[in-house]
Amino acid sequence: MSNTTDDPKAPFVPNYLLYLLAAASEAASARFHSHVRTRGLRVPEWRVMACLMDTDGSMVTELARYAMIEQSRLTKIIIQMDARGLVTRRSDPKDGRRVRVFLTPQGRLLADELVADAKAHEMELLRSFHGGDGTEIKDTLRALIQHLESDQPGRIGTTDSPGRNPEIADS
Amino acid sequence: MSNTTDDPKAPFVPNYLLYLLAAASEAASARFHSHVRTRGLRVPEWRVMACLMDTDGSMVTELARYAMIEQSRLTKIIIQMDARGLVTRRSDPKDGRRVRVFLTPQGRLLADELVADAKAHEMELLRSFHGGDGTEIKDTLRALIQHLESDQPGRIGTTDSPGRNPEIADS
DNA sequence: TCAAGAAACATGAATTTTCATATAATTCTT
DNA sequence: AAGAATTATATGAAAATTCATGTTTCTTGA
Repeated sequence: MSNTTDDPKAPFVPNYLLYLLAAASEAASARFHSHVRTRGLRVPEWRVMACLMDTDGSMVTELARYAMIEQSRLTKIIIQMDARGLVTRRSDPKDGRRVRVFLTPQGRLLADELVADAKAHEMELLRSFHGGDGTEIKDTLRALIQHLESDQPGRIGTTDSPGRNPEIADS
Repeated sequence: MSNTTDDPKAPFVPNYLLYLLAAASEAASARFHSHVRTRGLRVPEWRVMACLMDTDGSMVTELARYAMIEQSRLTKIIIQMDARGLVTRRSDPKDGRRVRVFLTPQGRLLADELVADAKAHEMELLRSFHGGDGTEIKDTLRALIQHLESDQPGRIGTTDSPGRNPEIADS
């Protein structure tokens, strides 16, 4: 099952964890993402709106982390969304460097709809897939993310000491 | 845990399955992807090479599916990789429409290295995260992908019948 | 076997994304 | 309090991606 076996016949990609994660994300998202485009948004824009539903008025950098979008890209996306009347930007009175981003009433209307659709889609997905509420897989993914974001050190591909003795990090 | 609860206080994004999948994929891949760039490849190029290690000589369309890259984009990537001497393109003698893509010796050298690195990274990841070989999470992801790719019908956001009785698909 | 249709790639223009860096505002240091 | 360092965002040019469509090569059916 794992790629650790050195069976030279076995294909690599279909059992590679990073592939499985990417493919699962893609496959699970495809349908909803096309729904999002139907409603006139691109996926990153939808992500911004969903994040703002949670943290309206957050600054660009925060939003970038939350929505997993690189900062300068996010700036450009936000400018477009501002022009379309979906969000507003106001510089923070306490710290003039910061730009705080808010949903407009119109933006919130659309976001409300899409979040409802997202929840419905998620429920349908979990029901049709596993019958449960996804607690298990969600817990697993959350744990994986947390473990990875508390970044453990270590280089890759330094073939210097194949059998080296790595320091145990946390966990 | 699930987003099905309508607690208006609870944030949406951090418990949303599609977010968790995307974030897990990102977080798990970040380190290795930056290693890939270190070796002079962009991520899609690495994906192409990894796929070719499994299915050398596959046609563009096959490769596009396997590597999860849209066809016209893949064509352009392959042309660049050809120019760099990483792959070769030969039109299929049996069917002149098809272009078959092969790793060059040089390409294979790099791919061998990176696949080894990928396997090492994967092992390290699974070991440090869960202690096991990832059979469980991999099985889950595979099942999810398979379930999703056997595309079940159904629209999203048609708020016409909130409590409708959906046909049970397979599973 | 010929025309219509389909399949496999390629291409071009518009748009996005990336990367490095500029600009502006705040905080820290001494 | 002045200058240095840091933080937050914006910007511009190069590169990549998307989308629709073009071209070529097969396939099919009358």
